[in-house]
Amino acid sequence: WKRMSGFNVCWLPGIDHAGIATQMVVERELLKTEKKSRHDLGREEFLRRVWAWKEAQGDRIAIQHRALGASLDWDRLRFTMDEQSSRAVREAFVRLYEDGLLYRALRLINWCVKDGTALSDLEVDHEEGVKGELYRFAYPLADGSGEIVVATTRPETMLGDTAVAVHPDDPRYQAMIGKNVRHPITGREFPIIGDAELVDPKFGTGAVKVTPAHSFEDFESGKRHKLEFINILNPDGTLNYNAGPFEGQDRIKVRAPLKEKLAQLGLDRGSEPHTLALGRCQRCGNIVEPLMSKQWFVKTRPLADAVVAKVDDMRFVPGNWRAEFLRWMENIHDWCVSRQLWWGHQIPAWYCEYGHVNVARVKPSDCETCHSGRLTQDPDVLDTWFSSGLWPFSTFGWPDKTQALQTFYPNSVLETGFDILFFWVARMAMLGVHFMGEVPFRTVFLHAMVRDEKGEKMSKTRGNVVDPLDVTAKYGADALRFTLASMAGQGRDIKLSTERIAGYRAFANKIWNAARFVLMNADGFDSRAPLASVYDRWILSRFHRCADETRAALEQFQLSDAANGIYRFIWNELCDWAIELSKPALYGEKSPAERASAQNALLTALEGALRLLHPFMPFVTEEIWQRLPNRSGRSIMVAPFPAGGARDEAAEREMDVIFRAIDGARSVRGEVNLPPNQKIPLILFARDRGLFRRHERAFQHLANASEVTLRAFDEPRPRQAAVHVEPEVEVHLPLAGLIDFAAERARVEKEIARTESELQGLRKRLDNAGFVERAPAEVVEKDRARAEELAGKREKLARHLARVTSVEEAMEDKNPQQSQGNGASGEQGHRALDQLGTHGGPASGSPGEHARPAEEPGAGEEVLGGPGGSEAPVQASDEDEAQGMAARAVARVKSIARGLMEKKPDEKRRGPVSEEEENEERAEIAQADASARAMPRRAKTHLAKPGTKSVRGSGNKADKAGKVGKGAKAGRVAAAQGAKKGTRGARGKLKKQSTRPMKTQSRANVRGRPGRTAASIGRTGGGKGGGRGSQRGARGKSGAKRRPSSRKGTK
RNA sequence: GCGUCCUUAGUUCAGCGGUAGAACACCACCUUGACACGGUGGGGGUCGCUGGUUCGAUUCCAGCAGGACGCACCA
Repeated sequence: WKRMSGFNVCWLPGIDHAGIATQMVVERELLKTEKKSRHDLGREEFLRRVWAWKEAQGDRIAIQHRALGASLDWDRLRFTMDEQSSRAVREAFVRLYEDGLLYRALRLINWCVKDGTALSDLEVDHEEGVKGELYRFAYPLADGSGEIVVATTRPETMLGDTAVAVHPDDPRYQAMIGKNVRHPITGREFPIIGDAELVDPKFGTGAVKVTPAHSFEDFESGKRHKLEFINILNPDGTLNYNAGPFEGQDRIKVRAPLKEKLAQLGLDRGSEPHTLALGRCQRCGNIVEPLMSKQWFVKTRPLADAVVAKVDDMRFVPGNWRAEFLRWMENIHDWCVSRQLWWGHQIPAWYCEYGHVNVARVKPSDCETCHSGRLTQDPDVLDTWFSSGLWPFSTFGWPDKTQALQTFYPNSVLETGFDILFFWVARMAMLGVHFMGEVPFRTVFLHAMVRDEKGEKMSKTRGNVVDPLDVTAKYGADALRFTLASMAGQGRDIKLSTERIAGYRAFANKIWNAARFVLMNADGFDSRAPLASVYDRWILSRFHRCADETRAALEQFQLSDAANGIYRFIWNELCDWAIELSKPALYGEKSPAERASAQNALLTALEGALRLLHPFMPFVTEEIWQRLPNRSGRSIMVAPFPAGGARDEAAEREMDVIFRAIDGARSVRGEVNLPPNQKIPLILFARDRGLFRRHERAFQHLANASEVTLRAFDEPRPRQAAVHVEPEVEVHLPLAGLIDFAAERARVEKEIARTESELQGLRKRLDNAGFVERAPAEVVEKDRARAEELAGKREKLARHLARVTSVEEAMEDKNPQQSQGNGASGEQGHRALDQLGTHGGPASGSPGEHARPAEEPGAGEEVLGGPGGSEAPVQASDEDEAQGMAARAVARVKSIARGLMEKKPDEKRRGPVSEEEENEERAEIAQADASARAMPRRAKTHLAKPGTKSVRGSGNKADKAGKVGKGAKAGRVAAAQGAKKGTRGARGKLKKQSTRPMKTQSRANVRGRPGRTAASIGRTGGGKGGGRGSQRGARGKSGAKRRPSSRKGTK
């Protein structure tokens, strides 16, 4: 994205040597295959093996990156153990030493008995809630005057105890402070001390055994009280000679015999269950032991302070990590950097036989203190994170002042997982500020943790890592990348689900097919063709909007917003609407100018969308882009990132109206159980007929209308119809004989209920004086407008319901004929409709009215009734309508009665039930009438013609509707909501095919047109590669996956 | 112990003061001349619980419950 935006971008590939992890893996392998330990091989040979392993793995990592389409500067590939990095490590080590920030000391450190190395605090994981026991035993006082009972979770450490501590103010023990106890096993004597810091008198017995050499707390106490430090452990976790009779036993296994011994001595004082936190080695999971050991430490306080002072130079994304980062920096401990491993940077310190320390960049010829020539290098290596901490500048040539270093330090963005915020980010920050004087990066972007499908953390040592090569082979790199991007907005975890990846593979496929379509219809494309259609202006406006939103999202690192926005644009706007709307023009049904315009718009939108999408889906986008006649440049990788552009608000508003109307028509169709392929006529009662006239073809095409008839908004409605109501238009599907009236009634009732409940809510709010007074005026206004709109809608629906109900009833009346008619043909149905004509009045409309294409110009469509309408239908008004409804209600009651009388005896038995139903329906009609009555004001504002007298309408609520006229439309249209959701149907059944390569499936799907997929796109693209080249293209994303392996061959 | 975050449709998650959205999954219909890895339509949520602030709370505050994570030397 940044490169496309014109920046000088360097993304540098690199691999760290992962000290412990790597050594462990190789050792494990060695043990498995050769039954040897690293000591059997010796340091040199072992390192040779590790290097060999690294070469293989390093290649693999590079292959994975390439397969994922990471656009890295491979010439700059770095490894933390390469010479350049090693030189930087030695330089940094020496400088820190010279600056007094690096020292060697005997201190208590975390020791992994299995890996045989020291660990930093960060490499110890604390397992909480471990069930253990709190064991009590007594130390006899040396003077024989009694005993003191201590409690411990680690009885074995008593062998290294050098004091018993109590709280100085504890009355139970105050008198004992200063006395000595005798160790029951080793016989040593040591004091009872008062230590307020160490002891909580409420815990345990209030007396603590102090083991300064094996507990961090006790270590501090030991220093305070100048206690003896007795180390009882060997590096492998067994007890040493200080353990006396227990020497040689494992420190955990020794607990039982030790406790038995204490019991024998009569010192056991029982135990109780206790939960504790256990420190475990992050790598091997073994229990970590605090151990006295001589190690190298980085003095972190000054480094951390310097970072804290410059923390504002760094932007954390998400922002809450800043606080976490600062907290850690402020509570930092010195960093133990030496590791008793072989794989890593050997510490550049040399010791003479007298133990003098020589820290140097290269091996000194003799000791600088005593000039002894017998120098041996420290066998230990440095923590992996030491070299990684130098990464932002060591990779650009530091300590040399290179051009690259000048150009790229500080880095713009560090992107990594939050799990290594302290391990890596904090260390880079400290070392960066120290050595370069500036924070190493402006932005720290911490993404969510990618976990496996079960939510487990992927880890090299645990072996549950999902190999991107497997995923890309199955779904394509584009799908994987897009999945990760689309999920990157989430909190902390991404559970990488293959279903999701499969979904985005479908997206790539969708783009491919959309491109095929556009290119198939691109002949004669002219980029200068003026935009001749609102559809074309609309899609380009939407594209500009999408481009702006994408850029904005990327600026904020909202990758998911960016990805999802592009997804919506391409699928729901470009494919679902723009392409569909363009078809008539592209197929030559319209003028050549409109065809050229459509081509231009679609190609422009597609080409731009590809550039937007390219950072997310590099492979498909490039593949398609190369075939576009309107691309400019050699590769989409360096094509400019779309800059947005002018919005065409008028086009967007217009299309919003059209979309809602078409959606409405489709929705009604669906709910009234019309099969999708059943063409039906549409009648639009539009406020602005000119507007809808321009889109007749779209209604035919997208709502599968056989014809579209436009009527004025105030004309009477047909009685037999299904209806969708929008503020700007009522969409009628006049369908005698086709329509499922019961379904329509149910649908309308539901719709009314929905409208009603929302309206009630609004009314309640608007009736609340507090709301009207206190809420912002615009909110109140918005609600009023909405309420009016809803009221209007409810009114229209209610009338419609009344019509439907009366038609149902009429059909009941004519049941015999009607059923015959239905059976025969749709023609009968039409006749029935014509006979019924407009509500209330005599039959109107000529036969075949709806069969006539709606091409009548001008006033033609205003005449609904035509010759058959006895009364001028133009003047039909609400009053007519209301009267009609009332009349129908009466008629209905009569018909019910008649129906009951005509029913056969056995049907009569169900009499009460149907009567109930009828009552219900009667109530509905009454309600509908009431609604109609309540609303006339509104309608009149728009519709009443001079001379029409208002009969009713002074009804209570109606008065409120005074302002109707203004409010109604303003709000609706403004909300230029994107195209509707676009739910797609069942494709889940295809899952079992998903492992098949896409190519095969494409072929299969084309059915009898082999090669078509490939050929069409290849041909139009102007390339001659109709053959192999285009087949490759047809493979789309799966083509991408093969590249790495072929590159592997060349490597 | 201290601290952070999460709890919204079957699932994964957006939204974050004006009575809820997406993707996937699900149901129905549809092989129409880009795409069945497709199209159209549909169902599905008392936004963890309890209080408070507010004209109004899924959204802000407090408490509780459940979950995740980070830090920490509690015997």
